[in-house]
Amino acid sequence: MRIMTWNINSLRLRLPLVHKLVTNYSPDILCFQETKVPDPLFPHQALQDMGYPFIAFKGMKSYNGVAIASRFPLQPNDSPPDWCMKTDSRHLDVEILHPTTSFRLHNFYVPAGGDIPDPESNPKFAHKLAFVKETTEWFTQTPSKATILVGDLNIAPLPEDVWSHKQLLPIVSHTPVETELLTQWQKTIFVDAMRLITPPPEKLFTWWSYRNRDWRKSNRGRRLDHIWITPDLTTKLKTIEVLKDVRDWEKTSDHVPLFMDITL
DNA sequence: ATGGTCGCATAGCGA
Repeated sequence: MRIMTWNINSLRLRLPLVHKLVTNYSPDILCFQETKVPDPLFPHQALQDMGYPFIAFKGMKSYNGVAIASRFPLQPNDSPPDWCMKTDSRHLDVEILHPTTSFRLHNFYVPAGGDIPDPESNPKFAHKLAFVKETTEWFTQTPSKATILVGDLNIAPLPEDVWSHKQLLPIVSHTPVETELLTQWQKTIFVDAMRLITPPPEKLFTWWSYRNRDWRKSNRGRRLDHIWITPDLTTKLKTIEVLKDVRDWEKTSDHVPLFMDITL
């Protein structure tokens, strides 16, 4: 079972890149963030034609948006939480119905939080902190077995998850209040699957800003995208790959896709 | 210290 996650920064614009990913890597399940497409305009047929008949999506005009495209049937949570009461298309919660081993899959797009790391003066940062507190509370009350969480969590928790721990400490995505909250969320029922495969001190990035002349040369990356699994799945975890080369594809996202292989 | 680049509601916002 290969599960891929990608902050695609417009699904419709990058459908050709999805096709290339499918051809090259053949994921069983694709999880997208920042689809930026309202539900009536969702490219359902294109994903079906690529071999994904089972699709869950939640979008809005211009911003946010999440989707899951699967080769296996899926069953969405029929009463998903409305995080921060904003109804802003940041989360999908589905059961993947696999012939031998079903599991629960969460796809998250956490608020980026704006530029100023102060909840008093920056409502976007306040929203980000409130969002992560709510998800933490919610996961303390959910079953702790056979669950996978992926997505753009917009926080790089470890010193080795950013190009310069010291320089990014006051930067939104790596401030102590954020990294502490993300750790608390993770500890509810999950372990960090990426760091089981690639432990520190090896650096691991999934995002490089559009604003660098040469992203590879400057390498000012951050690990904003994550794959978490419940402990019962760790023995089934085979590999995780961060598809760094996709950052060089034509008209690509500033995030790269990553996938996990698990034996079910 | 500043500005740098994307995508979508094609203007200014959010990232």
